[in-house]
Amino acid sequence: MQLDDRKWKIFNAIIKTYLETGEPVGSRTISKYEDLNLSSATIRNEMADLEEMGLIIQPHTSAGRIPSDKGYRLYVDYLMQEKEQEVREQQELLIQKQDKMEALLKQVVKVLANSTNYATMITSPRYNATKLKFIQLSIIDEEQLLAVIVTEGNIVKNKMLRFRHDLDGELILKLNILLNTSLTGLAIEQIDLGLITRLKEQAGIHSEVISRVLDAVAEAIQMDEDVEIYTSGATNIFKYPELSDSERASGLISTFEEKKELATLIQSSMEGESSTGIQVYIGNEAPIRTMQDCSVVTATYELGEGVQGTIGIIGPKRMDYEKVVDSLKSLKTQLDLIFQKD
Amino acid sequence: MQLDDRKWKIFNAIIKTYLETGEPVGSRTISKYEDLNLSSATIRNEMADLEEMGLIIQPHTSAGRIPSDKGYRLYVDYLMQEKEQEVREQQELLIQKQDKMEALLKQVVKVLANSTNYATMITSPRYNATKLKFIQLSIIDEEQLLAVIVTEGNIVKNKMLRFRHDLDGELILKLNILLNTSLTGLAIEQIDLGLITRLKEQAGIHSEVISRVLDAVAEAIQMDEDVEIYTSGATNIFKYPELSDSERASGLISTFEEKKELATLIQSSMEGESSTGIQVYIGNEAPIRTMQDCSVVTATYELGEGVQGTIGIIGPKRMDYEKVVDSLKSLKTQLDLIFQKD
DNA sequence: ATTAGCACTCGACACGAAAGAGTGCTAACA
DNA sequence: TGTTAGCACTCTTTCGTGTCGAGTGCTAAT
Repeated sequence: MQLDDRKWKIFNAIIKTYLETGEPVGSRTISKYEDLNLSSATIRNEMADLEEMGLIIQPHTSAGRIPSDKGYRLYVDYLMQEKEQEVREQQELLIQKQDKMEALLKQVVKVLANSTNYATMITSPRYNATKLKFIQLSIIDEEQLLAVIVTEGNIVKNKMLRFRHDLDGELILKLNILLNTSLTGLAIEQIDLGLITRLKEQAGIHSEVISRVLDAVAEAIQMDEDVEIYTSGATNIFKYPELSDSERASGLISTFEEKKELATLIQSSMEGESSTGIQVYIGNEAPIRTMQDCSVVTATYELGEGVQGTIGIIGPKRMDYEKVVDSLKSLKTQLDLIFQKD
Repeated sequence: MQLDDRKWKIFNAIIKTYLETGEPVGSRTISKYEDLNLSSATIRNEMADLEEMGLIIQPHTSAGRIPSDKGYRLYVDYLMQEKEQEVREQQELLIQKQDKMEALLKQVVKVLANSTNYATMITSPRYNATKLKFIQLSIIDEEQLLAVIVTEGNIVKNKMLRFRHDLDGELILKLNILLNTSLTGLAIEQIDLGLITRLKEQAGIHSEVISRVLDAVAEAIQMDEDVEIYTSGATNIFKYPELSDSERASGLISTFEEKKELATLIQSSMEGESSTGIQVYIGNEAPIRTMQDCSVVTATYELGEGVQGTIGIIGPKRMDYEKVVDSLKSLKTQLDLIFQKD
């Protein structure tokens, strides 16, 4: 069966109405729509067709219809395609530029949660292929050495190293020079065993320090494997009755609190890159069990080279996709901007 | 009226039973207690007395009794006094030592939430009177200078400074020496205007760098004004029916998510220092509106000199105070230990 | 002082009736 | 042939009712 114009209109009306009310919509409600002048009976016939096509569902006999996951999918796909053509004006956002990326991200996610009334999340950028920019070893006291590691995105990591024997200032100075001349500009994959052996040779008896420092470097860069995830507005889910019964809510919120599972979501959102950089998961499309009653919209923002961080909005299936996609889109460009400037 | 021995026993039995079951306890239940051989009728009479004294409450006629806030308070006060005398053996806890304080705190709060089944929070230590231990300026590229600031607790802060003019390696070396010799060991209050002027004089034309660096120092130390608060186990509140209706739960969880309000709690817990370092807020005693149906137990842990951070457990009024106080106590000593060692 | 007993209250629960919303189907209509 | 009116049917929701059980307060007996 084909989706003719009238069916499409009815389908749209159903979705829109349901997005607003959150309750199954019946044939009479739709029949009151102005632009299609049909009786409820006709609508009923059409609805039966739509249900047969799998676009809408009847939660139980003699209830109205609600969109199925497939229905949402159709709607969203259409929406995205429409947006593609439009030029969107920037939505105003109060992101004051801040040195601390952490604070910035926290603020972003909060603003977003506030303005959309959904739960939101954002990840710090991943610096996978990042190169080393600078290393500095400093003696803190007799036994402790501080290694400061700066990567290409001007991200600074510290690592405190403790040694049993006293540290020699001269030596550290030499090591500093050695490390910086040989490592600067290299990505982590480029620091191979050959290079490490060479370094140790040059360091002589103090090769232990070298190996400890290299461990620290590896750790500092890999640390970004488990990306920081910031969330906000988790309690917004209480605003949607279909999610707020205590079992579901508890599961959702703890997913939010744990954050570990969210990482899988981000993973998959980075893999399946779409042209807009925005992706929508409806119900079971998301790889998280607790979210089967939700929809998730994600966007990836970029910093310098390559894919970087992810923003996500989690809400009920009946979320206002149009608004959410808009918000994410404009936020994405803003973030792209901010990070490029830096 | 006085709390004679029998009344006390009955009162205790009521509390204990209620803590377990979470449901109003009736006279018959208590009458089954072994060590006091009384009929339910007698208990009823005593309960009427206890109610008159404001220690217990009847949620509605012909329901059992539950402890009132005042009742909890009495019980807790007694408990604390008892604990005071006891020597507590350490509870085993898997805190592997970690450089990253942040990770440590996150882990602590998680372990605590898991083992107690309540919502938990912990603040990073405040370094109010912390002294400077080490400063390192490094040139990152033509225009950027990295200032690394280490304070007494081996807390490392980074600050990236951007300058318009090119930076001179020799100069930075000199400044490093100058800053370290003159600032090391000083607390923030000791860096007064006189000292700053002297520094600038010695730096000559490059006094701009000095002042920028000092700003960074001030910022790095003051940053701890708005203390980080880590929370965990917020969803544990769903385990207690009396808190888990969606309105209350929503309020509570959002308090947790926001964290701002929690700061007031910490504030007050730091002010009202008790001899054990552990404080209990019952219902309205806590300065947070959303927590009027909860109890909060806080402990402060110390690092070096003076009050430092706060751990808190938030649960229903019928929380297992005994266990909680024990947990907090042993955790507190462990944290004290860890931070002192460092 | 304690207890047994009794009437009373109140919440929890189950059941059924009624209301309301919405459907599917059929027959009539344009 | 597409549309509509009408009707019987289904299912949820809501409300009232009745019953049960837990628990109390009071009184009288021990």
